[in-house]
Amino acid sequence: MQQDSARRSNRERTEATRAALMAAARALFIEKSYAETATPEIVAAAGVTRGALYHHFADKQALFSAVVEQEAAEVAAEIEHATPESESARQALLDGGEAFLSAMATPGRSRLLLLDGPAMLGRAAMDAIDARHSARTLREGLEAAMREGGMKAAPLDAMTALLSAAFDRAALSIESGAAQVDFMETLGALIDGLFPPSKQRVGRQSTGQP
Amino acid sequence: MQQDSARRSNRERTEATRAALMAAARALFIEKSYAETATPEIVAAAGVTRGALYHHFADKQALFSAVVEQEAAEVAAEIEHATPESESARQALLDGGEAFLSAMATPGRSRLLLLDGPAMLGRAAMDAIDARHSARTLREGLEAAMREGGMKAAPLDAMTALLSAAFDRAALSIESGAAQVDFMETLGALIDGLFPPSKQRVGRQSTGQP
DNA sequence: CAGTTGACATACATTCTGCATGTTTCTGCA
DNA sequence: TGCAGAAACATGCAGAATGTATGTCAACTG
Repeated sequence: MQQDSARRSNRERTEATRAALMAAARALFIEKSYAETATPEIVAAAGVTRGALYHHFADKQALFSAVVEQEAAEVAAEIEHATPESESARQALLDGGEAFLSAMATPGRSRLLLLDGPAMLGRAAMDAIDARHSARTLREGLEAAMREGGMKAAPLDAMTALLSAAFDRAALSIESGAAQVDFMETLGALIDGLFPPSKQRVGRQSTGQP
Repeated sequence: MQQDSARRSNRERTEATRAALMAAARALFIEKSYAETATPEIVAAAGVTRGALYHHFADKQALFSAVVEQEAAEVAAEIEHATPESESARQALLDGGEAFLSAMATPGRSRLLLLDGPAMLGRAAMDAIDARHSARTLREGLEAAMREGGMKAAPLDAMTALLSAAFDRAALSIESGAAQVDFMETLGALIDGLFPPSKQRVGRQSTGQP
């Protein structure tokens, strides 16, 4: 049933083993938690031995970090894929937010990215990951909204962090059973408030949310 | 040096031992993290044995939970102590928020309540703790603001969760070195946006933020 | 003042992590 | 083509940690 043990390049073997480990680890981290998942379980599910794990990853946390990074990249890809171009800045923020919530609806993803990730890797490391992925699109959207969408001026980093936190919490609450419409409505109210009514109908182009 | 081994009621002994364990655990959880703190360290710092720990707490996580609960209560107490009565609803929210950030500035507190807590106990458990403590004052302030302060109507639970998350993230960022004024300004902009300008100057009494 | 309960202390069994040390499979080069 | 050397594992081991079971002694109760 498996003719792959022979004749396989080192690069293929590495890739396959790393992928198997990350997939098995992700499933277990999501089902239980990082702390409650033991490396013997992971390697058993992946069909390798602990030797392979420690050959490819410095330690258990490095494996976790790789899983988290990959997950963040997938979320960002889903958001970019789902967000159309050239809306009003305000609408782009709302659509991007909704895409974020949809992406985070994948089971366990919120635990990985919003609970265990920050705790095990630290907020600083998670901020760095976010800055490379999903929070980057939010920041760019806010920058465009402030520059040409009529949005109130505010410290960009702080505004990005606060809205990102709000969306994160929304994702967690929704996974816990809260109604997504309530949160989208409330997020909408929060974002609308950032656009002074005198200029409310200005934005009609250039979203900047790629 | 210690005449206390004799002639002490069981209740006194329990109280003292529990307090010593929680104080030692809190210091270590804050200095390192929950995961990296071992029970032998805790009991050594507390001057007891692991037997005492497992007599008073079901397991290591129960001890952690007790520490977190106590910390949340202290934060709530600081907020209630610092928030004056009878401001405008909007001002009460801002003042309460600032008191929250001050309370969270105690070193390590944010790790305990915002990183390790949610990861180890789950968001649901943390929400329950918050609902008994600091998030409760926020919720009451929002309710009053919506009812009589001219604030936009919105689902109360969702709004509480989102603003709570924003304040939480602000506390984390500030502890990481970000400027508190940037975050207060941005939180102010966020909250101001929830008060439609036509009714902006209505609120003059009844804060409801005890 | 005896019996029982509560507050520990100690010892133990299990499990986990990370590393050190083999063994096998590719890879580059003579 | 064949052979060092490196890479990709597999296996075994050492240290430590968690939770529990068991034992002891002081405190409470009737």
